[in-house]
Amino acid sequence: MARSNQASASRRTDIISAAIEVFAEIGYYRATTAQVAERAAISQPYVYRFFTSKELLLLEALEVSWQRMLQAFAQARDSNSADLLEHGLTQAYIEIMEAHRNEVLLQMQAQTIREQPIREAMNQGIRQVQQLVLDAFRQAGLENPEQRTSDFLARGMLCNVSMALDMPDLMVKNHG
Amino acid sequence: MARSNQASASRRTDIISAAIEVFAEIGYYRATTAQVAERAAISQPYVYRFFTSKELLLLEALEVSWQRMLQAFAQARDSNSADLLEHGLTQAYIEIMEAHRNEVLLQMQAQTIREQPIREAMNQGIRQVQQLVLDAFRQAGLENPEQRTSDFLARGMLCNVSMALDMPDLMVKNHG
DNA sequence: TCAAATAGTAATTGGTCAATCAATAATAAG
DNA sequence: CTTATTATTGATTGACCAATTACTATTTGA
Repeated sequence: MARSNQASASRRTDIISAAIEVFAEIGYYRATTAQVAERAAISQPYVYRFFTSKELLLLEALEVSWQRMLQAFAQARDSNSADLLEHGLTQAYIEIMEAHRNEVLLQMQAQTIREQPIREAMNQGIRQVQQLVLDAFRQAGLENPEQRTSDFLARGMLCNVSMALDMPDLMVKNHG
Repeated sequence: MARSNQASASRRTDIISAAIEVFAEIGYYRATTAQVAERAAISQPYVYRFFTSKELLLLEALEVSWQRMLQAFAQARDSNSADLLEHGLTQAYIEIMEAHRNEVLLQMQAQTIREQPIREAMNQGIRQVQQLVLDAFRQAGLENPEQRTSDFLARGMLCNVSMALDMPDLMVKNHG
């Protein structure tokens, strides 16, 4: 099959999707490229046609997860009135945690990886989310938007832990 | 040196301390028992005289970290009046993050490890902290202690991320 | 129809690691 | 001293892994 484009791009995303699952379930360092390949239904060496190293594969997986989150928050921001904004953003995060749990688990893992490129990717992702939420709160005219942003992020982090450890009791029922 | 006791126990804690550092800095799965041994200034096989597996070593390292945290919170609870309780607990956590950053980083890593024994250790540790804080808030007569406990834990989680990624801006300056 | 290009795999390599075992050093008790 | 006991290490093993190389199959455009 010469003149790929479509097929090749699909393979690429197949591998990234497989990597997100395998890395999240097994742990990045423990997971092998052979396991990623198996999940993507290709051979292990073929992974290296698309990604020059395991770390670069992780970086692209993280990029996918951050883009999805940013896009979800942007949509929640654009489709909610000021008084429903905070609830809309929270709902958007809940939906991501349900539909893309593995991406959240991957981000949690990456939080403790000390390699510079990973840290930079995580830094940028979080900073973009923080900025988007802060801008949204400001434009909605909410009081103390910095504090609200910090609280929103904090609740998100506890939500992550609650999900990862399967401890729903960590989150309080209703939050006004 | 027959009739050890003291020496042997010291070796044991030496290894655990080394493991906390190495696991936190390098990552549990990537870190090798040889690196732990080197940090503890012993040979790699000797680690296995005290811990039958790498996982058991991690479990004991986690136990140390949770006990330290629980003890710090208990002390803050017992040595603060009701109106200073929340501030005292926060201060206790800040001091742990400064003096025992590696233990926090280790706990963060363990949050995403799917192995049953690790999950159980993490579950128990968090639940104990949650219970201690909740009881303290209740006994201090604070309003809505469940909500306050959840908020306290949430702020702690964001604090962890802020530290791990070296992003102090994630935390808001003053929190009343 | 056939050659260039692309898609894909098998086989291999150099290296690493957790765990075991056999041996040696150090020490204490009698 | 010397012998039992404990402390500690050297050497090894079998499995595994990221990455490379060499190879095969398929497609396509002229």
